Amino acid sequence: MSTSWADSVANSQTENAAATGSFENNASSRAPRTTYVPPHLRNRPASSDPPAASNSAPSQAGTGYGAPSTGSRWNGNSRQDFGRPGYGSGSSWNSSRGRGWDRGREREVNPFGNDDDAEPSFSEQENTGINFDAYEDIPVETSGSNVPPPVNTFAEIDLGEALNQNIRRCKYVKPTPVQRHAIPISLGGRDLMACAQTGSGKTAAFCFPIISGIMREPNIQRPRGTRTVFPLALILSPTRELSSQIHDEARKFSYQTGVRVVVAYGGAPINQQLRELERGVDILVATPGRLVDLLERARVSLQMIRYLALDEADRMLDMGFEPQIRKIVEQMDMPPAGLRQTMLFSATFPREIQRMAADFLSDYIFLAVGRVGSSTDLIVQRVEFVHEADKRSHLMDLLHAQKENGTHSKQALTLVFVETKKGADALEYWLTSSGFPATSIHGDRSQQEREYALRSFKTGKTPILVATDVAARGLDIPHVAHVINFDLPNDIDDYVHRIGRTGRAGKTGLATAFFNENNTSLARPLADLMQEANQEVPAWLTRYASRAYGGGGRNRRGGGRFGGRDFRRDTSYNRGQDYYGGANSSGYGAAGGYGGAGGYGPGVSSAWD
DNA sequence: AAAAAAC
Repeated sequence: MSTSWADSVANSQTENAAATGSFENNASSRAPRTTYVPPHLRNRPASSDPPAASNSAPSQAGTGYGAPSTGSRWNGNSRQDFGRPGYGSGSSWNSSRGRGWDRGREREVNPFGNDDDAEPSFSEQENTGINFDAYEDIPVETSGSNVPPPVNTFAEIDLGEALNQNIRRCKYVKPTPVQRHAIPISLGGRDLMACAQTGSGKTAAFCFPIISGIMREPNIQRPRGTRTVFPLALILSPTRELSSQIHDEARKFSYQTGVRVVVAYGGAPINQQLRELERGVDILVATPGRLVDLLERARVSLQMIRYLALDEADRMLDMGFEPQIRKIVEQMDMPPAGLRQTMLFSATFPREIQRMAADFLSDYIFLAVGRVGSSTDLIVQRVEFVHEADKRSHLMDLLHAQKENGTHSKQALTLVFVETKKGADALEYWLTSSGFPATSIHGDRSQQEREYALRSFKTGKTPILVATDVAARGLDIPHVAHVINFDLPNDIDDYVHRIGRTGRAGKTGLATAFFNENNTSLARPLADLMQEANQEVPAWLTRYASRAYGGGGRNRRGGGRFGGRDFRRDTSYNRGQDYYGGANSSGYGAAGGYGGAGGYGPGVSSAWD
C-alpha cells in the first residue's frame, strides 16, 4: 500500500517535471507543492541547496530588506530567549526539536527548490503578482480592547532573521493589509477573529507569528520517553488539499528556522504521517478527522499547544464540523482559551458562527479587511438562465468558444463546480467522452486520485476540472481563468468562495453561473452581491430577486451585513451597553460599517475567501 | 439535500 502511494507521488513529480518544459517558466519551481513527500524522496543531497540557503548568517543580516534600521534588533537587544547559542543557524538546532532533523543524513529539504537562482521569474509571477496597489485603500475595521497598531513593513516587525530570509525568498515585498494588522495583534499575544482574503496572504498572517513565537522559545521542554508527540501549534482546515497547501506554505516560512511542520490528513497512509510526527513536530497542520484519530491513539497530545489556528473558521464551526472541533479543542487535553493563543480566519463570519466561535477565544480582537469598491473587482460575473436539461450543451458551447478563442490552454484553466459527487463523475465522463481534457475532484475519489487530479489541473495537463465544494475554499490555483457554476450552490457564501478561485494574484477572472428555477432562493443574495460588485444584473434575475423567494435567501446568517462585522456590536448582544469599549476603525469610515465602498446589501456576505 | 472529514 505504501508502495503505491509512494509511486503515485513519484509519478506526479515526474509529471510535474515533464510539464516544466512545456509550461515555460512557472512549473518547475512548483515542484515543492507536491503534497506529500515520502521519506525516501525527502533527503536530497546537500548540493541541491541553493547558495542562499546556506547558514552564513552574518552575510544576510538586514541585506537591503525593508527598512534596514531595525535589522539589528533581532540579534541585538533581543528578548532573553534569543540569547540561545547559534540562534538563527539551523545547524545548532537539535536538542529540543525533532531528533535528527539537522543531522547531515536528514537535511531539511529546501522547500524553495532551486528557484532562488534558476527561475526568479516564477516567484515574481506568483508572489508579487498580488496587486498591492489595489490593497492600499482597503477599508479596515478592528474592534476589541487595546488593538495593537498595524505595521507597514516586515522589517519593523520583530520576526527574526531566519523567518525574514524566508519572506525574502518568497519575494514578499511588503505585508498585505491582513498581515499588516493581524501579525502585530498575534505577536502581541492576542486572540484574533479575522475576516481576510486568502489570496492576500492569509496563511502567512497566521503562520508568521506562530513560527516567530516558537523560535523565541527554543527550550520548551516536552515529555520524553513516549511515542506521544506534543506539537506547540495546531492549524486546522476543512479539506485535505487545503491542509496540504497550508503545510507547503508553512514549510517555506519555517525553512531553516528549526521549526518543524508536519501535516496529517485522512486518505493517506497513517504510518508515514506517524513517522513524520516521531521525527518531531512543532506545528501540526491537520484535518479534523485524522487528528481525532491520532489523539485517540495517543500519538498526539495537545497539552503543549500554544497556538491554535482555524482556517476557513466559519466552515470549521458549521454544523458538519462543530462536534469534531469542540472535541479537539474542548474535550481533549488542549489548554483552555486564555492559556493558548487562538486565531480564527475566514472571509465570511455569520453572526451565529461568531457567537459560537467566541467560546474558543479570550478577549479577542475582531479584524475585518475589505476591499475598496467591490470585493470582486477582478472577477467578471455572468449569470445565464439555463434549464437543467440544457446545461451540458450550454457548457459545451462555452468550452468550444474558449477553445476557438485560444483561451483554452494551459494558461487558462476552467473550474466547473457541480453540486454532487455523482454529478461530478457524470460530467467528467461526458466531457472526456466529448473530447475535452477534463478530470474531477470530489470526496468519493481516493486521495491519490484527488491529488493527481488537482496536479493534472494545475499543470494544465487537464485544463478543465469538475469539482464539488471540496475545491471551493482556500485552494490557490494559479491560472484559473474561468469558474463555471454548472450547478449553483444554495448558499451565497459558497458562491463567493467558488468564484474566488479565479481573479487571484492581481489577474482578472470570469465567473459564469447557470441559473434556473431550482436556484430561486439564491436570486436575491446573488443579485445583491452582483450589484455591489458593479456587475451587470440581468433583468430577469432582478425579477426573481424581487419575488423574495425563500424568505430572502440567507439573511438568517448574514444578519443584514457583510461578513466582516463584529457580532459584539449587535445591540441584541450587548443590550445597549458598550460591551468592549475599545471599538475603533482604522481611519476608514464610520464605526457603524462600510457604507458604500466595500459594503454589501442586506444578507450578503463579503466576497472574500 | 449535499459536501466535507478517520479506518
